[in-house]
Amino acid sequence: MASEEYTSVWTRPKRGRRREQPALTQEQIVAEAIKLLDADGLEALTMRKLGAALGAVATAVYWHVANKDELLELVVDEVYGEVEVPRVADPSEWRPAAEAAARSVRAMIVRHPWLAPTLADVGMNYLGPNLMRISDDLLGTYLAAGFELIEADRAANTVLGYVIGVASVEAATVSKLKRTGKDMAAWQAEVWPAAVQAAEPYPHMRALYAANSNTDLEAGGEDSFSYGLARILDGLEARL
Amino acid sequence: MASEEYTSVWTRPKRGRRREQPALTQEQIVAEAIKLLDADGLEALTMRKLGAALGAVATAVYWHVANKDELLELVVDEVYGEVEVPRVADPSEWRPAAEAAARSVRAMIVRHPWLAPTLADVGMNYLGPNLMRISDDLLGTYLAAGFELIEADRAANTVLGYVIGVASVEAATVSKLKRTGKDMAAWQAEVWPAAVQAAEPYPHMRALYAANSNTDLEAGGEDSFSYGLARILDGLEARL
DNA sequence: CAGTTACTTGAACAGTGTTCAGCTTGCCTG
DNA sequence: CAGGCAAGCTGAACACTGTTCAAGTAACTG
Repeated sequence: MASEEYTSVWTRPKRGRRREQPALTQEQIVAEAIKLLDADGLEALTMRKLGAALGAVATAVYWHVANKDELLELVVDEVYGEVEVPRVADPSEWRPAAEAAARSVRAMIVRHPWLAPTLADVGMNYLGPNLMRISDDLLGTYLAAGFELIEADRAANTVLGYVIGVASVEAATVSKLKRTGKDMAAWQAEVWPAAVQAAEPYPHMRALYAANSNTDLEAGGEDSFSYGLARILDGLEARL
Repeated sequence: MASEEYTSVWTRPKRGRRREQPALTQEQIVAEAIKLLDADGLEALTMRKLGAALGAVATAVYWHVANKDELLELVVDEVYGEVEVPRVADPSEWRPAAEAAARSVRAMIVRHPWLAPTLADVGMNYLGPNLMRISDDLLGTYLAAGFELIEADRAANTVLGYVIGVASVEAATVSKLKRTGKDMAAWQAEVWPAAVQAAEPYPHMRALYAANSNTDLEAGGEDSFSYGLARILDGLEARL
């Protein structure tokens, strides 16, 4: 049939407010959803729990939000809002700015580890205002560095891709720890024997595990992230 | 209480086979699950549907697999098996080998777009044999390039992180297309107006969209991936 | 032949997202 | 000021989910 008009949360006109202060607002719902997600993870976000946390009933939420998917759209864009991309005044500052932006994205994902699977579900298809702003600022960073438009976009996406990939893997571990209530060291101690055993048939992995046997996974992750980010920025810088 | 023994699918001893050919086997279940996932996506994989597809009943699956999470562990490692990492005979060959491996991972993720959210859920915590083999081979590639152990690991993770990040975002789009049944061009045409409108307040994004208005998103993704991969390998190569 | 045990089934349970008819309650119009 | 309308909320209901468990079936072992 005739294809329906494409309309998303972002393009849809706001609901007219009749009451002075409706018991529930979309912002309030989004905020509470994030609180629940941060506290107990993705599968703990239930329409009923969300309603209850708001002092209402599950179905009340449906007045302000079409469905759970749309709620997640709003939630995702909301946490994008936490990302800070420094303005670059002088072209020479582009690299620290790019690095700071990358770290900001990584920190945001690790802070909200439920974001990783959601993001992978949804990609960059949301067009929310905060995502747009970040994209614009990032693009601006690489433009300021001296890349022309198309290449600046690719450069930005290279770094962003890296950050999302690495942070997603980290976030998965963070989620698991939160679920089980253990800290990194305890979990590492617990899994280590199984890991060593699994690595046994593979010489390089065996060597790696042997070398890493008493290092702190958390610090290692930090160093590893920094290393990769530095190499990527090296590779980009060489093009200037 | 005393912490339970850590045991995963991989370390658990295999079930002894009594019957000659039990109606269901774990391999069969995993294979069918992948078929369902590829056909209809992550949320279409239901224990009941899976059972039915195997000519049995949902609960029969539970004899061969502890629960759905464990099934997903097996499924994930199974598709890891599709990744090919070329052996590098001569150190000079490391770069094409690394590139081919990266492309193989990307292709695998795009082929199984449901993997992206699952992976983000689960990170690298699975220790399945295929993941181990890939990790070992990748590590071998960078060792052959001349990196020493720790740096080789970081180099491998840098590239892998990038590939996972970029491919996850791509996979999200692929999933969406599969769900809606449209092809890339149709969807692009449909969303374009909304995208342009969303970009309106952001000068760089506006420029980018204007420049990209009649390019093929699919080819663009390919080029963008190649660009980023090349830059990352540049950055790594400079360290040798 | 009997008994054990690998496997399969069906019923049941608690919980999920979502729909919908109906109830309040405040605002706007006449 | 009265009446109506619609924004906003509720409760019941539906179809579906993952998972448990007692009960069954059938093959191998002694």
